[in-house]
Amino acid sequence: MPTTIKSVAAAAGVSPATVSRVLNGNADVGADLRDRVLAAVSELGYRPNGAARSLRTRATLVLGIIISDITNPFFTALVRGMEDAAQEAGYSVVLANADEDLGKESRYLEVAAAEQMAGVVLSPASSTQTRLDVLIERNIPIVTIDRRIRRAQCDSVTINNREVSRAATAHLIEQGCKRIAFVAGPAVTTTARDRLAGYTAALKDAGRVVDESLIVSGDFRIEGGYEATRRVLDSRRRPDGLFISNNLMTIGALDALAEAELSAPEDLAFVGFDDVTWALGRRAQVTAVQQPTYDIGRRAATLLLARIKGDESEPHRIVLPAELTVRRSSQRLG
Amino acid sequence: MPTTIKSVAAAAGVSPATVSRVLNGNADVGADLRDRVLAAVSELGYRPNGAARSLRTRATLVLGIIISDITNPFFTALVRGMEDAAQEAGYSVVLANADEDLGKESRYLEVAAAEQMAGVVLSPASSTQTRLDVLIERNIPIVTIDRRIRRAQCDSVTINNREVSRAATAHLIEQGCKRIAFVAGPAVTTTARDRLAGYTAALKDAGRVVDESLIVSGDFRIEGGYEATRRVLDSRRRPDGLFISNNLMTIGALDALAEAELSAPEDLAFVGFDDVTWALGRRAQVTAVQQPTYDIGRRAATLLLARIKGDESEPHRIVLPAELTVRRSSQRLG
DNA sequence: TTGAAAGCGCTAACAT
DNA sequence: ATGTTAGCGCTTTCAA
Repeated sequence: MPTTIKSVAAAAGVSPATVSRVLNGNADVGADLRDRVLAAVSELGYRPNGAARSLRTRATLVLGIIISDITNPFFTALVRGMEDAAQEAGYSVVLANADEDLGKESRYLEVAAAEQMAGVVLSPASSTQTRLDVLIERNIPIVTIDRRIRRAQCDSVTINNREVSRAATAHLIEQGCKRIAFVAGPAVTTTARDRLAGYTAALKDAGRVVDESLIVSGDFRIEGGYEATRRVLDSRRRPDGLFISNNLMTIGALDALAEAELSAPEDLAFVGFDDVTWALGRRAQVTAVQQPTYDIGRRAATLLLARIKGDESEPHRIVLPAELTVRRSSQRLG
Repeated sequence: MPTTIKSVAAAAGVSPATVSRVLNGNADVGADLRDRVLAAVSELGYRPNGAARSLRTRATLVLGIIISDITNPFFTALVRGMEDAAQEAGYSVVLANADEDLGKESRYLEVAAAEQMAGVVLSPASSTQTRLDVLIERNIPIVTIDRRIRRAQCDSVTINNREVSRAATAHLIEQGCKRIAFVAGPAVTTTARDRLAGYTAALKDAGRVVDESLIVSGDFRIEGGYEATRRVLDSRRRPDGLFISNNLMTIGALDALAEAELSAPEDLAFVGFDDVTWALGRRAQVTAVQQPTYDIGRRAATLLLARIKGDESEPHRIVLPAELTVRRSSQRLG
């Protein structure tokens, strides 16, 4: 039988209300009473019952983050940023893994609602089918990260996907590549579509025609990157440039390259996405788009906390800059 | 204003108790009433208030898992196993990242207590200092994974660390290695100590003396593995065998090897820990200890669910078998 | 400044 | 089989 606010009150010789006031600091309490309460609290090891509190206040001090792939370090790094901001504000963060599965995703959205989380950060599995309504009808604020929801009235933190992909592709063009292949992600995500749009934009900028046979689709996972790259390498006319549109697929692509006994930049110029040093170590000199991962999480948490505090302004769509870091794998000139 | 059980009851023309009974299936309800209730539930989009329910029942349908490093795919794979078992039993899983930090860890243990989670799976940051009491005093069952707590009365799921490390070291001895270096983990974890014990046991089995200068300590992270390996490679007499005791450090070690322009097995025989294909792809022919990661998570969840159901038997200490998978990196003979 | 009392939404004991 | 009622532990009016 855990200690309750009543037992603390009894021990301190005050009313439960006073204990509550001391603990939450909402109202002034005389110094002597406060000390007695605090003493009783630590004496008894009292810890407030979260359920009772949130039943009363209709909110917890917990933020949720629902990510689409827990095995992807991009998302886990993001969690770090979110946690740091949350903790500074007295909130805890719990995570759930939707696994790119709409069913799991809505189950966790319902958990967030049932647990009355204060707010939720989400990388939606789909830009159209994600069931935000579950949270919206309960007034639980949402921030989407990495991806956006179409026509949704909610904050988002993304990167300049289109521009940076365009820059990456332009870089390959500058390196003299004539046939640049693109490994795309699942078209249900805005991220995948924006990156593809950047790729085609760069080609058009350079007056090229888009060769559909050079665009292959992956699933944002290692295996998908491997398969897609194999497919494009096997094609009749092999590309001389390769741009992979996410981090896990970058790993898979390098794998396919090695298997085909091709190396970058000698056999083709290679540009990946995201930091892959967690996987390959620093020796892999891979040109890649660098995302401000930690900051994405931090900004998302900041937005969320503002909404929790009652910010009712128009949805913010934060777009953080990602940049191309040129390393050896793409340099065919000079 | 979300719908409550009362409004559903009113809409269906029954009492709140009946709605509760239908939803929880604890008692028999006439078919006609049940249908009316179910209709009202879906009509109104009713979703029970978790706080109210857990205030009443003193338990949620949420399991927590507190892991020591969210960026380590070993732990995230484990979460998958846990989730699958939990969902089958109608539970959800939320995750928290303690980051090998005792402070964060106890904060999350307190969150688990305050949120009245039904049970918690934990990879403890320390075998002696972890504050399990917070949960124990609230009768929240705990299962530790990957690591154990000394003298703790709780279930654990680990692998046969000592035996498998001994086998891995014996394998290196069989390959003709005379000077086998060992990159150890933080000694606060039972895992690190057990693996080290296996290494020294194998040397003693072979009648060798343990050369302390061949044992270097890492932190179970990539960078630590890199540093430790560099240190051991820089030593006066370079080892001809290398055994790395966790997955992230294995990545770092391979990095250090490549930087020193050494390759396995030509320059030394190499054995790592865990699956690293997520990082290096399948082309890296790395001999390594394979852990049944998914099963660890699954078994942990199963144990936890049994305790939640009231199992009061003696603590179970499940030890799952890990095995050495021999690949190219360690084969110096034949 | 402090206490008394009501009530958040739900479930379980009791009554019918 | 179904309804009535009490109460989980907390916060927050309202009164003093």
